[in-house]
Amino acid sequence: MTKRYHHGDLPAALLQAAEAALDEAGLENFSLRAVAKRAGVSHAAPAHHFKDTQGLLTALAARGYRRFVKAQEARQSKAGPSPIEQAVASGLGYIDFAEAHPALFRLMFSSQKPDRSDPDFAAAALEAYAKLEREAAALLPADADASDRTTVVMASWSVVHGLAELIISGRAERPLALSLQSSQSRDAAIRAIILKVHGRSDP
Amino acid sequence: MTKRYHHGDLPAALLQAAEAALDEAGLENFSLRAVAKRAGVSHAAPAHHFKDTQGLLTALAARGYRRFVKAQEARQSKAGPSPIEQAVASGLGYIDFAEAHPALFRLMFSSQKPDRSDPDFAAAALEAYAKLEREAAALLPADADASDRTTVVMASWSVVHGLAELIISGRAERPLALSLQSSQSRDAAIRAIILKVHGRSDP
DNA sequence: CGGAGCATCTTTTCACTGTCAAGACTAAAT
DNA sequence: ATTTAGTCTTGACAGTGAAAAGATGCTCCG
Repeated sequence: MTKRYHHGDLPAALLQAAEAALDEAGLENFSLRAVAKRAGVSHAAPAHHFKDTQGLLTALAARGYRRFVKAQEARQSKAGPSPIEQAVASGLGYIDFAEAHPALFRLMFSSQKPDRSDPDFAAAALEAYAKLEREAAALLPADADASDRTTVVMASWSVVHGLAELIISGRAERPLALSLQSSQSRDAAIRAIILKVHGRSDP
Repeated sequence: MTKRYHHGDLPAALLQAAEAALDEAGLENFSLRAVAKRAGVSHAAPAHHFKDTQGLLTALAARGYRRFVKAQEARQSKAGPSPIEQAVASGLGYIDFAEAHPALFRLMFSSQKPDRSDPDFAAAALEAYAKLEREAAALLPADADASDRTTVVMASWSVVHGLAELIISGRAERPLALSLQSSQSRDAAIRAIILKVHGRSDP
């Protein structure tokens, strides 16, 4: 990979650099110029591939949603086939992703920076939501009415999302002390919290 | 209120201006210079009262936590005395606050900007958490073991917090359409979601 | 084979940001 | 009344994102 004037695949390199910068510096210290420098390119180069900072972050978030879904699927493939086990596994994957990439997670869910009307972003986000909705619906009888369905969807989503936010902001550390636990007891603690919302106890 | 060299109570004016700026521009577009201008003061004036931007935002967040608790109490005073009714009312107040001041809410919970080791901030945040913990504990028999207690605390907190985040980021709009509902049916929808986590159905 | 055209990248510039240092002003204390 | 301390302003600096204009090299058409 010699150093030529034309980079070769700058968009990909920028996305990679941006994600690394996000991981290291956090969303609130994100700098387009730092990303360009990291990719070994001038500070105005990104504009030709992603119109502006928002464009780059939007692309990054869309990419994030796809990996986010994969993190959930990774957990689900190791879990039992029942709807409740699948829902718990999905939640664990949700939280795995948030912990592994907190800044990216915040970019995807808590930030105003990405352009949500971007087709790629919207499609990726919608797919993640549709998956969640399917899994929640599977917990109910097929003839459940729409309002019950909505309640279950939002309750499932809210616990998992809220727990993810509380964990990555460090607020769950005092009560749960997740960082001190083995991954098994960590999973068990999260599992118990998720199960609460489905009116079930432990196993 | 004549225009003199010494402002009189600049710290208070800055906090007020900062909150207004936060409401209008959002956390991600927050500018210290804009706040100074809004307060009718030079751009370096804030530094004498709040060391830097972080200092101002930390003070603002601490103040936010106190108003946050009041928003919860306002709901609770109108609710029945049972632990479950109090918990639901507390959650409704939590979400009221988030909807009324989304940027401040994000500053308090999802931002790295405030200095959490600041005594004032830490005290205000801890008080809000202690309140939540008390309310969750009241839902359990007095002899419940510690791990059950933790699970209930985190489950209650997570649903409410997650729902608040999803609402202010606009993600709950498609499923819930809160903005189209009357405040009564809105409250009922939120109530149903919160009750889910306590294994209870409607009233 | 050789330009012409074009996408890619760089350089320069601008307005804006937060922070720091130095100075101007005022109030309170001696 | 004069010092002293606190409050605010001014001016400077390095950093930011964006826009415009220039340099470079790839590609394709003759």
